[in-house]
Amino acid sequence: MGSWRRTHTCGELRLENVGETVTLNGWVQNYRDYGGLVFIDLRDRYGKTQIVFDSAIDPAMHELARSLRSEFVVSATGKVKDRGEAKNPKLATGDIEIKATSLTLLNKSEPPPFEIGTEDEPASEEIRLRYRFLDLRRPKMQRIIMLRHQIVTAMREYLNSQRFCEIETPILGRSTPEGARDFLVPSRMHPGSWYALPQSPQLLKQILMVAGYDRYYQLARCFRDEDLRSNRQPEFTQLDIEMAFVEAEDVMNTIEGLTCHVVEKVVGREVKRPFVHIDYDDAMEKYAVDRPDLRFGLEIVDITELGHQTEFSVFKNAPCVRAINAKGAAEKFSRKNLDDITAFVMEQGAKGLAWMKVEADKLQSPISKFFSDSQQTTLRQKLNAEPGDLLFFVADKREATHGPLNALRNKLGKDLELYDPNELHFSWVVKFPMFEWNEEDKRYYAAHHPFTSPLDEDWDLMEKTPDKARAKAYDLVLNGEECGGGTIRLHQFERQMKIFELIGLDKEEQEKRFGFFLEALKFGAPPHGGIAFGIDRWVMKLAGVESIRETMAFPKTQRGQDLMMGAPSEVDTKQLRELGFDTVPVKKGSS
RNA sequence: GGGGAUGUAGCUCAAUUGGUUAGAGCACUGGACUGUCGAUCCAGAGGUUGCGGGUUCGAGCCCCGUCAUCCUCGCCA
Repeated sequence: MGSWRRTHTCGELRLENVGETVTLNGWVQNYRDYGGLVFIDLRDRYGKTQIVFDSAIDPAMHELARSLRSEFVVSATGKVKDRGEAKNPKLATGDIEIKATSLTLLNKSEPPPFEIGTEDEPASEEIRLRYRFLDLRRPKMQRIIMLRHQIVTAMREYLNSQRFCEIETPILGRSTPEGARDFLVPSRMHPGSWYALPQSPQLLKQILMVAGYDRYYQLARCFRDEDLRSNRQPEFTQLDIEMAFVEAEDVMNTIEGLTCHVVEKVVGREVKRPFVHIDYDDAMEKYAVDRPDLRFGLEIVDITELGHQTEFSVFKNAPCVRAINAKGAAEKFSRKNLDDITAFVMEQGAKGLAWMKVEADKLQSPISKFFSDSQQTTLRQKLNAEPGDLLFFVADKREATHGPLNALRNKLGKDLELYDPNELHFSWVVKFPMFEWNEEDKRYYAAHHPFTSPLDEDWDLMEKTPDKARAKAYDLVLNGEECGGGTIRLHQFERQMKIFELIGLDKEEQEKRFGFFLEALKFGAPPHGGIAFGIDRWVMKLAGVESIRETMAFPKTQRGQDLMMGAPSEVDTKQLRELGFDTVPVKKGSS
């Protein structure tokens, strides 16, 4: 007795507890001072409970209660009471209240810069990030952070049940250029040498396969020193998975099982299996993107040939003309809407946007006069156009049409409400190209990474037309966003060397960068492959938030700063000297 | 590196074509009140309009620069 320590949380007391003497701890969410009577809403992670302080019971306690303010930390003891007529249906604990007999002030609080209890965003993101300890105290943020916890818990549950084992790999590793920019850490003991933070544990997990840990996973922190976006942070978390003695379908099956388990466990919804498979080439052709949102149709149709026959010089001269038929949308777009959407598509890099409203007897458009009657008929057939439809056209080099068309298609899908925003549509995009030609460097680059195996039947293409070769690669796509990607790896030394050659990595470079890895391949590397998921993006989707920063406890701003702790920061000269630095890099603009 | 949006009280926002003493809600301080639950009522305090420069009789508003936050292109094998 006399302890301030809680007997219950602020979310659990119900009518059946009436009569019990309990102690609650928590933060003061709100106070209503009635003079002789004070009401407090006490909040913790689990909920809110109303506590009443009556001057008739203990004047000293009541006086103390009157001094409580937002976010004071208190312990209150009293009897659970039925609220009778005064129930609050908005509160899970609203049928009861605590009639306090004692109150302990555990800590005071300065008035918070924003309200903790509201569901709406209470302040600008800048203020929220600076006072992240308060922001994270908000029920809304606590729900997301807990959801994240449940997601990783469910992932571990499933993988553990499938004989996977969790193995940690180092944060301090070595730089292997190519790919994203590395974060570097200077070595004190080896002045002039640097560790690199991992962009992913790729090579180490492959080495774990060589070592015989045939089913590995890790919630791996990854680092990439590139510019930030609403879905990109310089450090993020991947669920990293690798399996030995498998082909692509084994990995995909496992991941489908994992995905279903997580979604069912966390949001209580069933996901249809098997997931749709779509070839990379088809995805690019029909949706102009390698991660199409398949919740809706709006397939893209290539009308280059027809375009060349018309008198419309833009179409006539463009290497590629592609169209989208927005079914039944003609009436929904005014001239002003069409101007807006044109501007939108041009922001995405299009040179322009042509449109036609389909009517029974004609195609209403500034450009239909350039189409002969028979061309118009062909166009209607190709696009399956019916009266009331709205056709959009983008003309450019084929690669240049992808971005604008994808953006247009996604915008139309959203604006025309062609899908249920709550649907979770998972699909696999497979058969990615092995290589991409880089015109600047006059060489091929690995499209995924250089440890990827080509399709068995495509080895023959490797010498003459490597750009036609396809990879044993698979991306997991959820509602138009890539949420995981993986490949079957090259496990034979000779074949790995072959691929390195093709991307122009000479023996010396191979040895220098990947010597340790090539060495491992010589000692009985089993066939293996794996996948990695962006955990943060999963949380975004399952929590329904638009920013990756909402899914992390302590995210960085777009300029890579932590506004709470003030990172990055300058350091003592002494620290720098120990690391072998004589001078400090000069701040931009201060020379 | 490029393009765009925003920056006014602790917080969220307002302030006519450039015009006199920059307002409101919430929060805060003091007071009243024994059944509220976004309590209510009375009174009060609170501002380097991000920062620096310029134009002007006069700048929160116009111009130049700069900083910060966000969105986006490049970038992210």
